[in-house]
Amino acid sequence: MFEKEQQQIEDQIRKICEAHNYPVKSLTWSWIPFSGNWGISTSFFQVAADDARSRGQKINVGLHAQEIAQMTADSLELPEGFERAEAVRGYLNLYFTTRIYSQRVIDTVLEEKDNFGRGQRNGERVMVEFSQPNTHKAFHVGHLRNVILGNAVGNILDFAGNDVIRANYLGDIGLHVIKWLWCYLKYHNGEKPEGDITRWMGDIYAEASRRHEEEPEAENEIRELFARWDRKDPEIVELWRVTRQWSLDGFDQIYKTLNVRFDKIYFESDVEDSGKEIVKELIAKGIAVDERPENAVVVKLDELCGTKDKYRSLVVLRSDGTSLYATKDLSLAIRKFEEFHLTRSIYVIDVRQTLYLQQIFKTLELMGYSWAKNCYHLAYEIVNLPGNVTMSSRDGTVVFLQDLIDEAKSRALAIVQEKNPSLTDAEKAEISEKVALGALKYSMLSRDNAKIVTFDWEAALDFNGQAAPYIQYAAVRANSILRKSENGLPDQTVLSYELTPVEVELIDLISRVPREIQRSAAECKPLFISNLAFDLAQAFNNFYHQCPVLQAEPPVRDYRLRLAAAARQTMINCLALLGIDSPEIM
RNA sequence: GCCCCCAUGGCUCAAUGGAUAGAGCACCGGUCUUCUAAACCGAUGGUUGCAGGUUCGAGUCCUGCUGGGGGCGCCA
Repeated sequence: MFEKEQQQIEDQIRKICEAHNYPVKSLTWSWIPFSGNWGISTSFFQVAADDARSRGQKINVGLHAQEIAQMTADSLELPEGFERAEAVRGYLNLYFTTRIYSQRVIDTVLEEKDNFGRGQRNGERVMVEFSQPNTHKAFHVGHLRNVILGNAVGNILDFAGNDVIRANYLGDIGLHVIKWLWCYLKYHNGEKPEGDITRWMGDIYAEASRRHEEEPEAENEIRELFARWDRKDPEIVELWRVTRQWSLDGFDQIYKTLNVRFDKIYFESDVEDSGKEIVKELIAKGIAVDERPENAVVVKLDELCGTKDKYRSLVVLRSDGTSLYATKDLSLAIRKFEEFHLTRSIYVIDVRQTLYLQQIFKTLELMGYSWAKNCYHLAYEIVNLPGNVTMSSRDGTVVFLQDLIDEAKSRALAIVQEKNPSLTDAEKAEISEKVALGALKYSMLSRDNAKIVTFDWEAALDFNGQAAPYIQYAAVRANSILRKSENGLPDQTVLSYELTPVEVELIDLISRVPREIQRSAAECKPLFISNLAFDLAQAFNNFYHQCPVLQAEPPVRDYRLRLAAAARQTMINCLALLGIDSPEIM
């Protein structure tokens, strides 16, 4: 929020240093640690070390950096809004005039409201593909991380200034679907799903897997069904169409519950034929080798790239001519760029597919698509069960998403009941839903993408400590103060008292939000936002505890009311980026 | 065999190459007549897996090692 002033000072520092023959390569700005003092900081160690090297002298870099910092502090002309410059152990700390900047921060938040922290449009069009569930299968907790992460990254990229297209890619064909259809026709023909559709679909899939292994005749029957599918037997195609829709309706229920939406839906069945055409092209161009009928159609990437054991080989078509995941993914990638003229294409897919995606991107590059380098695999680690057991719908080692959500809601409801028994049932239901989903989402987003999540009922349902309910509660407390303010929110006020350290810290944190959003977008890490949201809530709780608002003298009261409103807005904005709703009361 | 990821208090995790490595759980002890105690305060707890290296400066970057997980031609 202080970029202009920062740039102005940076220019000055360069001039001052260069006048003394200290070339400045780059300056990095950071926050001053230790709350109570508010401002920005940079250091001169690099400048000092460079200087020593250029003169071939061995000196104490720390001391020299301090000299330069001191010299800079002495000759710097501070712009308005800065109170003092201080050289400390090689650092140059520039302290804000709290009166001016705290007001700027609070006014900006209250003026921009939901848009506080939003970046300038940068003209980049980014597709984020996420979720990618298979139809005719269950949706379990292992799938949750992908949806929550993809959704948050989509929100954050959009807010940071990109034009975001949220895409979903549904696995609506393949052996798993045929197996499902087989089981349905044989044991459930005519039945229709009720209630939790996805659960119902998943149960039949699990049953199909079990029967496939138990029943000797299953293999042949399934193969026969696959053949009917391949020759587009109208009865089978129709059944596929109808049952697929059930899955889609079920997914819609889930996405609605999670409050996730998509701009574009792709189906595997849509890119199968075009994928086969691309394989022909690959063969014609000499990129893929057709080894049929003995072997498959393969892109020997290491041979083509002159690498060894780096890209390995990518099989793009089965020896019997049927398509593979890769067949379709090549086609899909091209379609995305042609349809939307993307700047970037992000794939939110778990880390186990890293090599595979590198192969896809490399193959596209070999085909001559210059945009291939703008494809990015956003890899995240999977969610395991305790004991490092990976969830598998086949083995039945899954925690159903709906079960988790239901359990979370009922626990949240019990707590609302206890804390706030006078609320109406509708209010309690709304609060427990927001709290429960918030907690689940936050637990997925508050750890690094590269870290494995071990699912544990108690941990997933822990509403205490660093968790969404803590942040939601802080926002609710702010709300509560504002609601009780008789004259509503005061207009712009001038600071007429000495801010306490907790107030300064809170304002400081609020001011960091726009920059953290940019950083979070640049690295596709919602974690930065979830950390900051928690820090904000913690700072707000300190403020709440130490600084009376409604009881304070009018000038203090008015200022604090606006600060509380700004803090509330900022926390709500951060949670919204994570896909988490904030209740009004709880 | 080759490649990728992870390793930080008892547990789960943070930490733009930068100032004294921070939280949360758990445990112990305090705070409600005062804007909602889903909160706050205090105490305990660290040679950042090991060994080198780069750097003025390394939890962070590089190399090697150990331990754990994952991936490597017809699954998705």
